[in-house]
Amino acid sequence: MERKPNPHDLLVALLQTQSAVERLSDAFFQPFGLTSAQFNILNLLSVNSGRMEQLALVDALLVGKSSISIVINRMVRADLLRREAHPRDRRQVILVLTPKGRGLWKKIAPTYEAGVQEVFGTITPARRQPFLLELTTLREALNRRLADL
Amino acid sequence: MERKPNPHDLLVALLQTQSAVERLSDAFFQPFGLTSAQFNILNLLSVNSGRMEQLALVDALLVGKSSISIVINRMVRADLLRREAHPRDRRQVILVLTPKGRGLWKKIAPTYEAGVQEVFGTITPARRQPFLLELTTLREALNRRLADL
DNA sequence: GAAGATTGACGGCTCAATCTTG
DNA sequence: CAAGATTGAGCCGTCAATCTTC
Repeated sequence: MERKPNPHDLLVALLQTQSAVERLSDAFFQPFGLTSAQFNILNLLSVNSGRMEQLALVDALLVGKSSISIVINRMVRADLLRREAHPRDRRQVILVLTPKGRGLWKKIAPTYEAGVQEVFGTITPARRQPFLLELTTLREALNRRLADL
Repeated sequence: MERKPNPHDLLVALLQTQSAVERLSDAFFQPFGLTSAQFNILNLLSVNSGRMEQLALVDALLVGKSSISIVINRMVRADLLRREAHPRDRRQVILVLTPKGRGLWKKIAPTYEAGVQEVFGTITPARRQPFLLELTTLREALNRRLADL
């Protein structure tokens, strides 16, 4: 006998799923000395030919300017990234992948992609579009509510 | 012309939705001087007649023992909770809601529930069961993968 | 003044180490 | 030795304040 799920059940399930994503990500990247935040930056830079404005990163990652700064400090210290001056606007910063950073990404990326396929491939192709739609619907409702708060 | 969503798209959508949940939660609780972690504890205690073993909280919140300790320190300092000795096992701690904690919960809970209904009510009743199922499927795949890592 | 970046303060999470109790 | 709780260190996120540059 299953109870009909109410809105609150959806919230709990969403939180628990996200918690599992974080746990797995952290455990996966840890042997490489990376965190998921750091890998996301490595990943974005790699698909952009290893060169990006820091501002573009902030937009893509939906994260505050402050967070990026500190994470990048650590990645620079680990010789994965390099900061360069912007040619036209001296306020901005260009981020450049170092050889070590690119090498690390090349080593991780295939396994990472395989893992994403394996886990999120459990949603059958027919259900992906509706599932995506529901997540988008929720996100819009959340942002709407956030706006008039 | 819409591209068929691949597994990676689902991951991105899930992360963005969770990010929106956190943003809204933080903004909602902030005027009450609470964080969402603190409200979740307040909430669990309230539905358990204001009295719980700390161990039960750790299990329910899927969080490490360390995290709870510090959050509870702050809530005790804010006079929302009280630590009591366990009658049978002196290693354990019992958490008890103070009058101030119960009062705060009574003030917040109705608005909170209304917000959850409004946001997660955007998923139509017919879609809730499948949506929940997909989240559960993902969570199991994530935990399976985490286990053999 | 506004925009981009950085730093500091604070909350929350993890893990490892420690302490007390069973 | 194992279990429950706590603390400390490290990472990430927020916001507010500051600095440089537009």
